[in-house]
Amino acid sequence: MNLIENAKKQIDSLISDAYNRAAQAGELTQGAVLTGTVEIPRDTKNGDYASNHAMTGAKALHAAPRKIAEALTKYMELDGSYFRSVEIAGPGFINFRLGDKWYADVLAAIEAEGVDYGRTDSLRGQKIMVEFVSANPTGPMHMGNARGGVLGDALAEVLSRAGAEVSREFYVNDAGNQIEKFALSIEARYIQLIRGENAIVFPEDAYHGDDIRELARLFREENGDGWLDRPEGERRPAMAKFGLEHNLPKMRSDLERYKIHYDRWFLESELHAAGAVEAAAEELTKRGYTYEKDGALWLATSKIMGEKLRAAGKTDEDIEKLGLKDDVLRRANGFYTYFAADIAYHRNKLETRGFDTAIDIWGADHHGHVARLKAALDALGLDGENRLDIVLMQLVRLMRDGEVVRMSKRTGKAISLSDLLDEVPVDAVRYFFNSRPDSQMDFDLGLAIRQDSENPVYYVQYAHARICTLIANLADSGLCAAKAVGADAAAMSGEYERELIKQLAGLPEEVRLAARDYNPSRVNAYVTELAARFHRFYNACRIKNEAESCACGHLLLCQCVRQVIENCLTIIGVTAPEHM
RNA sequence: GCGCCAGUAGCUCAGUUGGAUAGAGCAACUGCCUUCUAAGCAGUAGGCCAGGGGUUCGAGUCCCUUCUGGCGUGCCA
Repeated sequence: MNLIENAKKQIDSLISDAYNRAAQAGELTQGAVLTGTVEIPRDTKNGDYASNHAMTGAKALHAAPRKIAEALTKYMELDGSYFRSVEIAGPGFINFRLGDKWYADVLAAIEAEGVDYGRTDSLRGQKIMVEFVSANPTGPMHMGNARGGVLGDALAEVLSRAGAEVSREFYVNDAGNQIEKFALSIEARYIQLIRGENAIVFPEDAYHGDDIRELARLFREENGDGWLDRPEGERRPAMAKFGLEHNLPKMRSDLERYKIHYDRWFLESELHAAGAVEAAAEELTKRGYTYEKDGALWLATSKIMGEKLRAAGKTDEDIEKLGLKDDVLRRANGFYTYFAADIAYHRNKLETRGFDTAIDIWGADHHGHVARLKAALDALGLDGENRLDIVLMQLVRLMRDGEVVRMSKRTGKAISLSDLLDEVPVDAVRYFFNSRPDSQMDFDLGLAIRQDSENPVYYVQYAHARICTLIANLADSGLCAAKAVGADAAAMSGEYERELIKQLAGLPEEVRLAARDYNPSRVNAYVTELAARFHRFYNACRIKNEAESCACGHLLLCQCVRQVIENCLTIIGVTAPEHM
């Protein structure tokens, strides 16, 4: 149950009822439609909820905001509502104060819903796929993948708790150019292993990482030197296959360690094998969006995007300035591009498998492809504009001793996901990477590895562990929440208690907004604030020394806080420890 | 050149999609454990929200513009 939403809706109807009565009495112009928003003021001095209806309605009613507010409050009937008082403030805000019933209802809802508290149905009926990480299987995953993993996983969780049917997917690029390069790299290292470093020149554009040397070593260990004499056409596919068979399970286990589980690992090669890439290109051709030039098959991206922009009111001159370019779907050598495969893949998501929405988490360096992929899907009649959502993730800029560390598979110098997890606890990493919406982050290695008691994750976990101990201690004294009569009004009327309960009431709303904005970091901010309010309450209030009825009421409150912290940490994928 | 993203405290960043006196963490300083976990709490200090114009009851938030930074603009992925 979303008590914040309920309270806001109630204010809407309190105001509209009051308006009708005031208009009837001739104190306000009749027949106007009062619109406005209800918000929670930053400062509780301005009430628990504030409405700006009197200000936004000033024009329609031809009256001063404060006059409107006076008429509305005069005719407002609070009996039976969640509110105990209403007042006018500032330029015409109408401020409401919550009564006891609302606070009691919040705790009752948490008790009743337990681990499900926080779920809403704002996305009910939506079938959504979140595709994330999808790192190239040609090398170890890096810090960017670490962030994308948390972002995608937490986003999927939040969407699911907002009522959507969610599927998590990893797209494996096990075909195409980079696999050729992968094979070439292993092959070169293999030859060097047997014939010496100087036997061949290692190709400049191949993968230089040590992991490639290791794969070559393993290949030789298992298969001997015999492949040296086999033709390239046999040798390279064998190298690629071998490399993938080593890398993919490693990626899977790294991600498992990171507590990320996929519903499906989708292989790009399957698309090619099934002819889906070719079919997508043919469909685009059939629809008149392709042409051949220089032996290659091109998608008329500029034409598709130009039409869209023109429909959106842009002038030909504006469009000209954009310098739109077309894209190659099938190269002159007959191979399909990554772009073509990506179109086929997203067609598979939206058409074949019927997802309402496909969400991709991409590194911001790929942003140039967003409009093109959407345009291609539009051309296929799949409404890519609205059904494909690309969440661009700013790359993590890795620093070491104040110096920028370039993350690149080619140089092999970057810290990998498994290195990171070896040094920093999973809880800390997951919390850290979900702590900001999407900003360019500087991530200092020294700081990261030092993630100890200064990390905010421990602040939240500590609150949880504190409550667990508290409940156990009080149980020894014969106190338990079950003895609380509803929520004892006296126990809940203090400033600390009310601030705490108001925060507790916010989880369903946070989940809804996190899902709406694709911003799961809201949950971090929310739970950190909840922990802060709990610590404050804990410091101010010694439950052990209180009268039994009050102590039991407070205990009930603590149990609710514990439950909500647990629910939040579950969303983020962090453990909720009972002891620290 | 064009496009996308950003510029808020010494540092890393929030800012509820236009609301009341701009916040948090870190770093600095001052207090609080004979009583349920001090991995905590209370307090002090720190700001021309990059600059300029506009929109309105009201702008960190929306529009225009200038400056600065990151990224992109491949028959790579």
